[in-house]
Amino acid sequence: MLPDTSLQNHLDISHIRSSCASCSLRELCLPVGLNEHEIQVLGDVVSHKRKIQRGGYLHRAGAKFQSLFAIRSGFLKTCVLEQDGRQQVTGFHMTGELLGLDAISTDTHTCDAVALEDSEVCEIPFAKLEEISRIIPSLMRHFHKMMSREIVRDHGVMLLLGSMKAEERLATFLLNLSRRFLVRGYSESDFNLRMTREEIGSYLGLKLETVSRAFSKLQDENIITVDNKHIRINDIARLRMKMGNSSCIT
Amino acid sequence: MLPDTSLQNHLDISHIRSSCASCSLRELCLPVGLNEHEIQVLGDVVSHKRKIQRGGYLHRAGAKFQSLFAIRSGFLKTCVLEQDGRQQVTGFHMTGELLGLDAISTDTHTCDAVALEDSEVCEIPFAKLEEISRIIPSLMRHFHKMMSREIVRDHGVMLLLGSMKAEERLATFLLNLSRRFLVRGYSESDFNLRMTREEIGSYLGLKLETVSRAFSKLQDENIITVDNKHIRINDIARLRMKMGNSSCIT
DNA sequence: TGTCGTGATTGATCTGGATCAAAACTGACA
DNA sequence: TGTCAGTTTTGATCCAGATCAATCACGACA
Repeated sequence: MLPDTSLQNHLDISHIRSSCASCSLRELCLPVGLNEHEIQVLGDVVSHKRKIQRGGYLHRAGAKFQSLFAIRSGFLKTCVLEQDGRQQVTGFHMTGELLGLDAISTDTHTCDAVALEDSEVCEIPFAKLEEISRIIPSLMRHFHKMMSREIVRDHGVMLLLGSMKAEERLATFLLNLSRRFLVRGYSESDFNLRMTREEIGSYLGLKLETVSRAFSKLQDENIITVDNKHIRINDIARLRMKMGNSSCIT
Repeated sequence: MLPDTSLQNHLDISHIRSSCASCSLRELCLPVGLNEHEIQVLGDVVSHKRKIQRGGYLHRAGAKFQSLFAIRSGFLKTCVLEQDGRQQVTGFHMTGELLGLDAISTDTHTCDAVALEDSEVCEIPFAKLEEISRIIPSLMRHFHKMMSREIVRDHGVMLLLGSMKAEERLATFLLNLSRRFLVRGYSESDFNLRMTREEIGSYLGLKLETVSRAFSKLQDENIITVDNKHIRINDIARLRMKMGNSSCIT
């Protein structure tokens, strides 16, 4: 199913007046290793904030690409929608991560990006980013590393989808989430999932019932405690064992 | 969404006329849209050629990253190997494609690259590439598009691994190869595979026996003719049907 | 407060692909 | 020319996960 034409409105941010010059740039992924002046330059580029309500679209597949989006807060999924209505989730994304890298290749977004909770993003006009990255080599270098990291991440998911069993996949998924929460200052062992079992299943190449059973199995073994969307990891070491000895999904 | 979507553009460098330093630059993926002088500059960077014998390694996971590699001729696979011996082929690569993008993120190669036939690559020192891409914006732009294309390609593989049945996966794989051969001036319907059934299986998330059976099934239906590694596509339309839902084909 | 719709769990059954096994084929090389 | 190791095909069986189905839990809202 192709997106309708009205979706362009979703990218129209002209009505938004940013109140913050740099959109809390320091919280973003980009300015790593930049000096004050460089952050100032970058801040002039990343001037537009945008809020997306839970369930709202940041962009849809087929939309013209103009900007990358840095997530300031919230939680989003990216997915492709197939003709029969099924969706394949290609990733879950949280604060500090960069969305839209896939769209650079054809100047068209190749997936939908949907907020799984109220979210806020900073818009980064890509042409401007390329422009100033010529002036600030460390920014260019960092941007290249971020694109490369996305490739490495995808290879990890390919390994997971191509060779892991259901329980291994779920363990890997939970540990990945756990680590990302930890890095952001949240508990690594106690968190709420923002996505449904079906979305997890889509991401992991499993049916929702299989995901549910895998949760129950891990709970029966006292490795985790599941209460609907709330997860507590009781024994992270044993959860790592479940994953097998792989370091994939970064 | 299928891997290698806009390869046509990617390789259309017929408009370029240049005698380049040593490496037949016009065969490469990089110089798209550059003028004479720019190609000269790029040629100075891409000066080092390297041959790899069948079975030899271009690089191994863990090796220090210094250069990208543009394939001049031959055929390679990239794969990630886990401690337990679990292996996943992450891609097959042919003339004009760029290897090593995954290594930028950590300055370390994250996968092995192995020649499946005698191959020749041009080494592109990454630091120099970044340097001159500051001077040649169209080169930078093109490089970004290539990285993005790799991400799109990987998402296509994730979709395949996450939601397709064995026969659909093989059909998708054959059609992808077919198109890439066509773009390079070879027959789209008559070609030799360079990889084993096991390697195909690893790439497609299947066991080698399943791959073999899927080949036999397609042959029984007169869609293809299989003679060991030699493949002839007799009915490309029906092969496309086998691929199922076509929303992932561009 | 009750109703409705969505999401989650659990049980029963089915099946596509994995696994195990054997035979045939290929190509490299002595 | 024969040998041998690696590759491919095919058959028989098994099982992890899909599918089908029932029930439960919970939040939104009239």
